[in-house]
Amino acid sequence: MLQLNYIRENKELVIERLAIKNFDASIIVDEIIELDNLRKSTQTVLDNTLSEGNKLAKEIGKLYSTGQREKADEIKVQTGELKKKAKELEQKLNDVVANLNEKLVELPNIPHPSVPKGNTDADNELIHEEGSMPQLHENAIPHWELASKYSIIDFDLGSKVTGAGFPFYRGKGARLQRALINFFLDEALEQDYLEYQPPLLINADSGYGTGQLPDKEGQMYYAGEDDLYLIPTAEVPITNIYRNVILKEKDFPIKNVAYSSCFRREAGSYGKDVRGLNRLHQFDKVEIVQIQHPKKSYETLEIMKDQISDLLRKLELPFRIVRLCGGDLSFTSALTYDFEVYSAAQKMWLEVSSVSNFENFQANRMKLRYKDEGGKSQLAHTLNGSALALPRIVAALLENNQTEEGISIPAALREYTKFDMIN
RNA sequence: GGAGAGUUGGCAGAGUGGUCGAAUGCGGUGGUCUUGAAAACCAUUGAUCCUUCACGGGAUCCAAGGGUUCGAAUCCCUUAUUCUCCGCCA
Repeated sequence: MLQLNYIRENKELVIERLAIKNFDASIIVDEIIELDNLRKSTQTVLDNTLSEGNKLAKEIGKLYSTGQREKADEIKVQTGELKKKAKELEQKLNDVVANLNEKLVELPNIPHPSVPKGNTDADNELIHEEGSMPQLHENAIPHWELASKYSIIDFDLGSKVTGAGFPFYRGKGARLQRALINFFLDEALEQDYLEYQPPLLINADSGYGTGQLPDKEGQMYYAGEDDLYLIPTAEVPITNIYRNVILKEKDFPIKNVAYSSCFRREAGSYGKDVRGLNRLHQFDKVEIVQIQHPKKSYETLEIMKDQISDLLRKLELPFRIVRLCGGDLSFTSALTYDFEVYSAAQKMWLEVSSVSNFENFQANRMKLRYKDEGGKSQLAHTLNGSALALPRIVAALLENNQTEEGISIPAALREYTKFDMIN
């Protein structure tokens, strides 16, 4: 969330910038500042009341130890009243703080100056495109047909056992998954990331820390009996490692990578673009997360962008990079690059990765800080990106590499798959 | 799942109702000494919030939340979590 002081000092700017995200903050910002004023004044009165009570309590202690019982009892009457008053003030303060917090978590992150205006993905800014479009043979078919032709992914079986969007991968399909995961992890290790295997369920505090709660509550699977959420991305557990942590400047950059299954309810997204692997409830992803010094986070974002580009290059997939417009930018992000791979049989671009700088938005929620040179606590910056998400990569690989003889595996992957063709 | 014992500052660890934000050790930082380093010695060393131009003053925090009390790290309740034993189990 945004820092209170920042909102106070840059009220007009906040309103103006959030408008790029199509968020009208004009009313809520005033409410927030007003609540904060109330919070301050209430705390001042409460502190003074408690201070007085503390003084009297000490006096009573002294009087008891010197045997002046009666005098002590007189003072007790006063402390009783102070106590009552303090309790009321405390209640009020709690209410105000809760109210304030409720409003604060509703404010999205402020977009970076480079973020273009716009409402939908049509307004995203194309910043890079590379790779040659595959020329498919006449009988080329989309990946869901290839999947059943070669018996490598079974969507119907998934529906039987679980439900739509939970496919089985089988034979070379399963081995291709495993190969991609290992390939992505190894590539990240080459770049000095530390590998983690995170829990797949998280508590509500973690959900708030990275911003899935309360914004995306309905998009996560929820295990009610234990009050836990299935992770929509490894970003959540991996970033929350640093919740309530104070780092040292020399700790930067922190570079973590994790493979995990991801679970998304995708409530409300029906109709087109959900066939086959295009949109699943459970999918696999390798995620890279960095914690960085505020001054270096945008430099780091570019590096992460290059790393992801390199993966797609090695997989020989034609791809393009877009800078998300305000309307397409997520609640928590300040700047996001989306990577899209061309899926030749579907004749469309599929999003395979998002890499984002959250600046201190998540860090503020998580209280993720570092000590600066002057010994003061400052909020760190968090970044993450998919490197990469499997299903659409698999879709593109199957479609783009199909031949009359079968589907050929790109050279970089063969040492992982240990086969060259799916046939 | 059952029984018992824990949870204190970066770490280890004392503290069982007032003088405790908390002994001591280690670690960190600064300094003395040294050609330099180590050792030794000296000093310093938590977070958040309110208030103040500033110096400073104040409040809160001993797993989390609630309670008892004039006063709680210390007593009571709830929850989380760790360890040991038993049970179950991949």
